[in-house]
Amino acid sequence: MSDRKIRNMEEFAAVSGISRPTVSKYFNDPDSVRQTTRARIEAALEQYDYRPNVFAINQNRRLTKNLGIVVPYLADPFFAEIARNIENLCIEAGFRPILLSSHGEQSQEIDNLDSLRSLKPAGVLLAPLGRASDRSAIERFCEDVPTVLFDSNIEGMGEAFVGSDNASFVNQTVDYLMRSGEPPCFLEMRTPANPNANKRRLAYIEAMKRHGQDPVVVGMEGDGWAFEEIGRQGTHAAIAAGDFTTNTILCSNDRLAIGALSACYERGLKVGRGSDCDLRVASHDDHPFSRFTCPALTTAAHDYTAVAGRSVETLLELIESGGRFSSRQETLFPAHLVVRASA
Amino acid sequence: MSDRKIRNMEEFAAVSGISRPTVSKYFNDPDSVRQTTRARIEAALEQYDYRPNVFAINQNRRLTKNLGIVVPYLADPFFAEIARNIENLCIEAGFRPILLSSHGEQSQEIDNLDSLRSLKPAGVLLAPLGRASDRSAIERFCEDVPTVLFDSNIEGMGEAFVGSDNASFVNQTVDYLMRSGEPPCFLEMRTPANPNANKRRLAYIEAMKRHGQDPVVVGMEGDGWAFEEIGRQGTHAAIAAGDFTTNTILCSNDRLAIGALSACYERGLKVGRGSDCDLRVASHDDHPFSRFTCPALTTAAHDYTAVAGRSVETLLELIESGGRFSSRQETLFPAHLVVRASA
DNA sequence: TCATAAAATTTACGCGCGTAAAAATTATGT
DNA sequence: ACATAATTTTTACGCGCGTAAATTTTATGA
Repeated sequence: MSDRKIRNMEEFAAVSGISRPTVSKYFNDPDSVRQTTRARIEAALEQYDYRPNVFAINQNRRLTKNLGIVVPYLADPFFAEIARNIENLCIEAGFRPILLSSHGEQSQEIDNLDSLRSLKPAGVLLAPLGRASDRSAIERFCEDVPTVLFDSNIEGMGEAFVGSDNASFVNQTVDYLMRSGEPPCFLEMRTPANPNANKRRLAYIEAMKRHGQDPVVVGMEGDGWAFEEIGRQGTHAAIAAGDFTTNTILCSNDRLAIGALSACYERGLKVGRGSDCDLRVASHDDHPFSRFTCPALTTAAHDYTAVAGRSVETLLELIESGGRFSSRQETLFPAHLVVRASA
Repeated sequence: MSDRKIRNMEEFAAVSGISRPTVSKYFNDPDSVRQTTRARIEAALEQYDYRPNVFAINQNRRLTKNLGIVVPYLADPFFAEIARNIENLCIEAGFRPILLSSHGEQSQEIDNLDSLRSLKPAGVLLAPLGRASDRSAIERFCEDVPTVLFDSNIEGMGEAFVGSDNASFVNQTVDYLMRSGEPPCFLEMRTPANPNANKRRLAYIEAMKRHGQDPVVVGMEGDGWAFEEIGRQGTHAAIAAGDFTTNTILCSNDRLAIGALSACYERGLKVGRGSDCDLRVASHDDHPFSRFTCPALTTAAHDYTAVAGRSVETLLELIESGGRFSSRQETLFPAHLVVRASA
């Protein structure tokens, strides 16, 4: 490693003995130059530590190697985990991921899209806020930037959607709960942030009918992303009001379930499937912490790896295809049931 | 809003009736131009939607308005929450935060610093991995970029450190546990990822001596960032081995405690401070979920807002001061005890 | 009102790299 | 060895903006 400092591509081209345009070509795509040339450049790279100036590179390129990743709430471990997987896949594919969280706020989501736009990303993976999203802002963004939605679908927006098959999630938990005990009541937020919640409610109602049961949907007050607290208070209220007509609660998602378990504990109710238990609680998502609740949560698990993998694959295909698909693609992954102690 | 498209600052200067250099000055600092000029520019901004090209802006500036934020593991809600606070403060201060997670890997931490360097950030807030960090890589980075460490201190690196006073954390929990029941045993990872863990152990030993008690430190096997699982398995092992000499466990951090609670539940042990309880469990950090464990976790809480606020303030001061402080600043925040049901 | 300071304009150059076009070189197959 | 294709080199321009220097315009205050 020489200690001579390389100021720019001109100097680096000089010390590597290759012309600057060819070096430029190399950095753009190492495979686009002859093997011997590539070897000489890489030999020089070993000796001199030079990296092209990011800003100069991107100034003249219509599209960069940036990939935007926008999640609605990064402090939710579910999204943190998905984002972690996606980031790694982007890097492997030779792109630079830029992770942005909307922190549950419409204004932040719009800001994120704005600042992404000015970064001229090759593509964007967007998990929208859902109900709180500014549909027209997202629509305009998707027109300008090749975008794949994930987690939360907004009909017709983006060139593709990758997410989970909510019906599969709910069918698996409902079927399991039906065959192992009393029919489940469904616990959810009255005004859910996320379209998945609506689909889950409908799937629950459908599944119950299929089992010849009357669906019981219990709605909880509350807004925002503090789901655990909403679940806790809502469960207290629902139990006090006698809303649960059976001993089995199926929560819309694990974070609500964590709150529900907390409320049950506070009321001295024992949760589990033993004969000494007062209640069964099950849920959906397989949140990173649901294995550690007390009792551990029975839940329908996302295939995190598959969702992350397929999202990135789809985006890369979209970029390859010049930013447009002939028709909007939807990929839904089924759940797999994870039976633990809570139900 | 006119629909004429503004291609560059030249065109925008023309339609706003101001010369380009002055417009440039405005975007650099709106207060640096005369009020009347500013008003005319902003009037034009209302009419035409123009934003300076990010890449062109930063190409010629020695320093950008980018602020780097590096955390060791973003899927840990503790860091997600801190990062969320810091991001918002950076935006308020007129900077563009760039959030990067090292995902627990040394290679990723180095990559993050590398890619930050090429983004010419005005400053960086770095929460290092700790034990897994490449000290010399960080040292070199800090020489080039104004850096404030937070959360996890590495002696002598960066111009400042903002974190928590581990002694205060441990003293508060130990004092509380001592006056409310049996002396605590200390539960930790045998090879902790983070220097805070070592300080907490030492503070525990010190505090126990002050109380005239023999410290009991229980180390758990395990590596990586899956703290809950390490805590669960380690607690099982420790209980089986009879390592706990009293009925009170003080965990090094909340994530380990969540695992410990899970293990206790699995063994049918009741945790809490009632006379019918087998064990008391307390901890440190006030992790976002510790309010929802069963039982809710007694813990020493970080002042998230203060740590985030002071970190950003310190970095802004550092930038104002031209990137160097005359001497390294250390700010430590004390904990406040949060008594819940677990101890 | 006039001297002075402060701000804006004009002019001009440079940043580091992408990229196009034409010429020169190198590889490939027969 | 030669025609052809594939690469590389040479040359040159442009991207959008920062910024410096000299000049002109505008504000300020006694």
